Amino acid sequence: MGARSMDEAPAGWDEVATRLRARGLRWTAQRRTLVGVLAGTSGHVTGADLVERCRAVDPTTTPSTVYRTLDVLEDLGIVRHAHGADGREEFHVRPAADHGHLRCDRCLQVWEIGPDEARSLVAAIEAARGFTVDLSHLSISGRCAACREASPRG
Amino acid sequence: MGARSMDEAPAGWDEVATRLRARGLRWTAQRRTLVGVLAGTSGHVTGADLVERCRAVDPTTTPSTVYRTLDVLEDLGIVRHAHGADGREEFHVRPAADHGHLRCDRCLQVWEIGPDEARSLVAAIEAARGFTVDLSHLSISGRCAACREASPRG
DNA sequence: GCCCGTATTGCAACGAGTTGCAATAGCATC
DNA sequence: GATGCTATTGCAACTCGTTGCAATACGGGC
Repeated sequence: MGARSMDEAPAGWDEVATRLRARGLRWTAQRRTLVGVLAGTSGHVTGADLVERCRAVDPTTTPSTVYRTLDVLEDLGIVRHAHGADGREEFHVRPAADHGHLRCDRCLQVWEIGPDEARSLVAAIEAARGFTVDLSHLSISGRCAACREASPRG
Repeated sequence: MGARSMDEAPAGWDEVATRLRARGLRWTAQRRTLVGVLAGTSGHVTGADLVERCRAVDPTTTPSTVYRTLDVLEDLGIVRHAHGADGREEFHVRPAADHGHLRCDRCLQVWEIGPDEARSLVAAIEAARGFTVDLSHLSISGRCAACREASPRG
């Protein structure tokens, strides 16, 4: 792994323990493992992925514990999750800004959609329905430019 | 149930058999059951829902067969599926027009988003990235107006 | 009306994720 | 440092959905 380059942990993974305790929650070995894994993760991961990575650190890791802890961390705003095109859970770690995802059905590549890009949609729906869009849970499927050209109707 | 009011079966469920055979596919008892169930269904259903309804008609129904048949029917454009907020599969039958869904995290109600409402988003993404959005697979989460008022930050 | 290629089925095992419950272990307090 | 409340864990069983494989049966051709 080499020296971790301290890619500006968004708000300090060390605070997590404190924030948990402040809520009357507990800082356990299992949570330490998961938070450690998350701190070394960037971008998007599936739940199963995280379970596996935790197992690499601590082979006794149990799925239910990981998923339950992820719930707690989501409450704290430390991770967010959405569902991929296949419905599988997909977590992203401490997004700097809220963002959604754009996924090509064909090449399976994923891009992020920033607030500005989604603004028109968000605004339209807010105006028409008074509905507040949760951008971080938004996942849009379709066909990217490259794949469209490659197979216009495949 | 009363008399079914013939709510204009979108293009004729009777054609399904023909369209399957035209592709070299087969019209089996199991498919007849599922198509029958779909014909009597409107709006959105989960996969598990459909399995259950098929079982009501034919108790020997097997999940794998239902899901595989749904795949085939989706190829034919007869059903579409997206994933709910919990990632569960959600089918909708023969939509008159492509539409996405808007779901409130809190009250779990669902609304449809028509092409016009989504147009601004679709256009923005198409313009910026050349990405074609699959509206029928779009599922947006957030908080509806009523729930926002009821609990501003809950 | 029978034959045969192959699409389809049912089974069984699997993967992702969730949940109820009894046992364990944080951590605040004394 | 010991105590007690209760958050958390691990287990086992469950749900939804998918997949490989051998057996079945659809339906076009004779």
